[in-house]
Amino acid sequence: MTGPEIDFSNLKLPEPGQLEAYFALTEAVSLLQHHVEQQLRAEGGISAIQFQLLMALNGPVPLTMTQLADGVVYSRSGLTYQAALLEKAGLVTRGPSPDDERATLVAITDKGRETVGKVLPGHIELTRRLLYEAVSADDLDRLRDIMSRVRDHIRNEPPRSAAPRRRRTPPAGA
Amino acid sequence: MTGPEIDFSNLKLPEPGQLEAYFALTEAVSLLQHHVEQQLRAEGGISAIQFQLLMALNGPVPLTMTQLADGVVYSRSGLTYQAALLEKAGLVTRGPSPDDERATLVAITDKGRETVGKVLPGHIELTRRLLYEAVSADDLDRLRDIMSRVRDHIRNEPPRSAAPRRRRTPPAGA
DNA sequence: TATTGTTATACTCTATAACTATA
DNA sequence: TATAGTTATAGAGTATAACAATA
Repeated sequence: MTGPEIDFSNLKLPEPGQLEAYFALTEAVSLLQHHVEQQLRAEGGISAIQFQLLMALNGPVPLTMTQLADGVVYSRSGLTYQAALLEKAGLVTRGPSPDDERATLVAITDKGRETVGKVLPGHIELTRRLLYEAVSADDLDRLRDIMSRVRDHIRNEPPRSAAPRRRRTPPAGA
Repeated sequence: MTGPEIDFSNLKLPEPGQLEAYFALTEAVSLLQHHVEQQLRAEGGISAIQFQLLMALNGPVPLTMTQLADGVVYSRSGLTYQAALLEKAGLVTRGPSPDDERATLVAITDKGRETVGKVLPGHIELTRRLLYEAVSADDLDRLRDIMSRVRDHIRNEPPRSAAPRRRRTPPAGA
């Protein structure tokens, strides 16, 4: 579907199969996320990101904001925003850390665990129906290997210019 | 990392490998999309969605709004919003269709094609660096097959209750 | 009556920069 | 000086419902 009007002769184009893989990948995940959003919103009144945060907090120990941000693509202010929402909803509490006076400790509440418990079965059911059902066990193994490698590869990618910072801070310059 | 506090004994949990596949998949794509957003914004001043729309319009024939919406997860008002932005930026034009007086024909402009031409090489380079570089040709074939199947599977999923509508209309009922 | 598309409106999310406070 | 986190603010995106016009 690329128009004939542009000259790409200098560009080493990817194989059609490569492009297809890329498009299928992004569209499938986009569709999946869309369904997941709706399920979480309908059954627990939370967004996918809030669900991720609650899952991260669902262990026995509270986390600092920085620990919580790990693996989440946000700006720090974005995390503060979400944490404030979760706190207002009574799903987490925030308090000072005894170890480091700068840090904020975020802890999940009983109501937060309740919400996770309320939402998780449907979430698992949904992913089973949308994802697992469509692929064989063998494919799923392969998919896990491939995408884990891609994930790690991208994580190690330097931010285009400067030295890689500790976490995922906004790239600023672009 | 699941807390011991919740009783999931009634829930048939997915294998750990399945969960890993799901998490790796969503996180890798999320990281990929984040990089893509920045590249498109930096080099062409457009969002990923606007890029998708321009690519869809990059062929020889204009498309109606409905045709353009195909494969895009939006509400119709969301597409109207994006089309208005693209028009204001001079990248597309909108006009009435001679065939169907209700329809709006959207056509890409020279400036729009220019923008695609300006942005596409970097886009391809980026996906090569982030995605193709991390996987073998064989893996990429497999990935394409798997994700195409998943995409089609999800597309055919009925919206949870009512009969499947023509396109992706907001689910209303939840 | 169904379909195409727009508008109005409200809400959610994200990002930037400036700021406070502690290490 | 660097790190942890918040706040203010502005902008982008999304969804809903009501609407007008054509099929």
